[in-house]
Amino acid sequence: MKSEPSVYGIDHLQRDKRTSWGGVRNYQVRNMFRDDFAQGDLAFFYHSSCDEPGIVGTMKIAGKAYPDPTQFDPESEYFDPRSKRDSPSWLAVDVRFERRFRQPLPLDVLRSHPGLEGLLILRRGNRLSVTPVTGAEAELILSLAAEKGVP
DNA sequence: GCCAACGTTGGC
DNA sequence: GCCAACGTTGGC
Repeated sequence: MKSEPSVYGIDHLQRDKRTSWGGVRNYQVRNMFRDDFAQGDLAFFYHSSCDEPGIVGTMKIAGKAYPDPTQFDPESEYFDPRSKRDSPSWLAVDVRFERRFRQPLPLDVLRSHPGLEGLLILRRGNRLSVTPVTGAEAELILSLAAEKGVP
């Protein structure tokens, strides 16, 4: 799951412990939230549009997806006037901070590591702020982080 | 339903 | 700041 650290990074999540991952206005991601996300799932926190893009830590999905409240809030930048209360267009999920990698895994490391070439987030022109990771890829990423000194 | 124009994203 | 790539929009 990616976010710009200048807007909301892993520092914020570490402070908040738990947050609502909302404001996503993409139907593919909405469907992933709805169909694929379950309580207890592991997620990686990816920093984008910053000095060092890459995976910076892990989170746990804290529960089922629910209607994203920001779509109904006229004050929110994510307000969607077309969305109806009785059939919300957009979903959010709650995530809980798990841990921060002592050393972030930068984009170029991810790109060049055998076994991770299938990661959707590495695809050129990828439009999704949330992308799936296979079990094997997750194990690899965790072991790479461990090599870098994370307990 | 097609598709060109447009806006956004994100790495560089 | 550039630009490739993509999703969305709206006219037809």
